[in-house]
Amino acid sequence: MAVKKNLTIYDIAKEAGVSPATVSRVLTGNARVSKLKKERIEAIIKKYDFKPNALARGLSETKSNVIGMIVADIRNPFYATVFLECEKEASRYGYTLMVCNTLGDPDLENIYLEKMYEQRVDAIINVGGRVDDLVSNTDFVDHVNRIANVIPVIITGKLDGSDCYRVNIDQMQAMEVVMDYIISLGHKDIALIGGRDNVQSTVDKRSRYKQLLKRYGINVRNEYIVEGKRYDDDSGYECMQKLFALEQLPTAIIAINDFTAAGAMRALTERGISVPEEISIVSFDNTFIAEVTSPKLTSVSYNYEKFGEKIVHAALSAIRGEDVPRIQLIQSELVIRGSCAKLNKVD
Amino acid sequence: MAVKKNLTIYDIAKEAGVSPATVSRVLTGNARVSKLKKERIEAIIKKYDFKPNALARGLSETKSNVIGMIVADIRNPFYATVFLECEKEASRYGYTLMVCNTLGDPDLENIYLEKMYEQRVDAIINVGGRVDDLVSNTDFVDHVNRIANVIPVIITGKLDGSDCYRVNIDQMQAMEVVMDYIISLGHKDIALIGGRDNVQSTVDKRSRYKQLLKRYGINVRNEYIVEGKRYDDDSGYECMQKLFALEQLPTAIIAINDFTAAGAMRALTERGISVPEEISIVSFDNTFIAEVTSPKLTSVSYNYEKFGEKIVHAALSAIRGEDVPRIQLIQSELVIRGSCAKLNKVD
DNA sequence: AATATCTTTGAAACCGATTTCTTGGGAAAG
DNA sequence: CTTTCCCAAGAAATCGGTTTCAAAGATATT
Repeated sequence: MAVKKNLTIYDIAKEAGVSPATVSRVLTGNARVSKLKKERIEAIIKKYDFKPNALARGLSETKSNVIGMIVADIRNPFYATVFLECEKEASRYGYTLMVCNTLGDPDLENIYLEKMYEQRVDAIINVGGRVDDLVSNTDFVDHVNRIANVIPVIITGKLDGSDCYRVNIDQMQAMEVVMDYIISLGHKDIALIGGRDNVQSTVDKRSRYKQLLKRYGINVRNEYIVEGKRYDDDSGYECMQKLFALEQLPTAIIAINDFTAAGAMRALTERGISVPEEISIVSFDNTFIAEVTSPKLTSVSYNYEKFGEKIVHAALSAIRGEDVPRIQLIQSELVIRGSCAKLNKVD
Repeated sequence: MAVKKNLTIYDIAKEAGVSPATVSRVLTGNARVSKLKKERIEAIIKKYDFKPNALARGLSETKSNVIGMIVADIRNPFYATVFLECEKEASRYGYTLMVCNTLGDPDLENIYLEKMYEQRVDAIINVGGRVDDLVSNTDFVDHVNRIANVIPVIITGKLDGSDCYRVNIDQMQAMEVVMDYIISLGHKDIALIGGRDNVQSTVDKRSRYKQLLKRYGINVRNEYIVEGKRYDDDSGYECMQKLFALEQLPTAIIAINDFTAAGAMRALTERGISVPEEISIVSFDNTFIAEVTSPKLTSVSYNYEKFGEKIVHAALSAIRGEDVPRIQLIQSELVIRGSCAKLNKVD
């Protein structure tokens, strides 16, 4: 009835009058056991609510059924959503997730990598952090590779020279979705705010932004590309101050993520500029922040479900030793809410 | 130099010309080893970047150095913050966290509880979910107790009749902080929106709200207490519609959490009612949602750092078999931002 | 120099599962 | 009725650590 302390297959075996090996066979289903004994053993397992010790099993099978996940900051809804989707998928295959937050500390990233290895996780998923950095740190790459050599490592960034599997958001396509939409609304004066120069995803977005403007025959104005210090709302607010200092305000703003957009909206509200009537805003990530602003934000969704699926499937296939594509891309789509409007001014 | 596959203490021992026992002694530091051998062994460990197999160690020590955490939804910034603070504290003591999301599914809660036990985590932290429910489900309590009997379980809710350790937010005090503030600004017509009837924390807040109104000699108006279906922004929006239907709008609104407040603000913005000039809003949780609205939200902060500390310390003490208080309370303080103003209307 | 005490270290048991190897019994084949 | 084959199930090895126990060596005591 009650879980007793330290019940083992030996106890079960004794009570069933069989050997521990037979109990193990019932547990794993890896070998045939006579119906009679099988039922007797199962009844006893149920009676005591016996659960085999995963440590012992892991030691014996040299496999823990745990996947490690290293994220920059789980409070960031982007990471939280990716994590959740990974968990959903992983649990379908009997895996549990172990999580560590690096909080942007490169040393912690190394330490947690070691820790995951020590825990003998079956795979490591690394989302955000240094794997996103453009400046490829050779030491870090070496360190990751030493581990990727033993345990499959899946990253969502780039990390040149690493032996990791990559599942990446197709930033080019994501930006295209945004630009097509905003331009279809008649906008030509479009700013791109937020993001740092040394982050791969930001650099990709910027380059596609310029490329698409050209394709549409619109002049690229460098003062409309505003760098942000971080990826939070205050950075968005600061970016807007820079735009306010210009002679001509853009009619549409693309924010690097929802946080940045929210900060931008706050700056606009303070100035009495209304969204979307006077200025339109789109952003990336489609986190719940996009639901929480007034008006709600139109934002690019990365299809998190598929993102999580691909990440976990890459991990599982790699664990099984199957061939896994080194790079996979995720396509995005726009979720239209209330922050964009048709341009009706005529200049 | 490189992590080699499946290096064990036996390999280290062989290369150092000692027995595995001696290597183990160096690793654990639990026994004296001569300086000469110690240094030789340490050099070899470093050379190969050897990390002992945590599964084997765990099996041997019957202790995994892993703490399991069950939350309702890690995307909710409240849970994410609690988790992060727990992780910070736990990692100081060499513990790693394993996380599962129940997404409000009671069956999953049971399954994950079992899974954690199977993984032989050293303690389980359960935040949100059924441990917060007022309707005490005897089956669930039994199930939790069966596990709490073997592994310490720490919950942030109530769960009558359970053998768990409780670390709770002092909802009474939290509400008092809010009410004192809002009343000091001159408000008398104060609504309390959001939250469900069967959630402990909500019920506590409501009862304190009424109590405090009486203490200040203000009439309790039942139409100012609006229940929300969920704890999200849309619920906040719906609550506001109910208030709009009343003859007299309140001058201040207390929202059950930041999400609800954000939804309420959206409803107000749509109606052209300005915050805080025409109506003030306060809320609970002080998540980053409070930073992301325009204006930023004044919100009650639960001192998450201390919250995480107390939870983890309770877990660690219980693991060590020390005496742990069955209930501990967390005190809150108000973080004042821009969503409240003095009442200057005279009726 | 002989005895007592303290350190250091290895051998072996143990943690709790899985799995290989082996054997005994029953069914099928000759 | 014997021989062959298959299947169920136990004994024992294994996974990789920690720890107890005992022995050997070094140091201190008389």
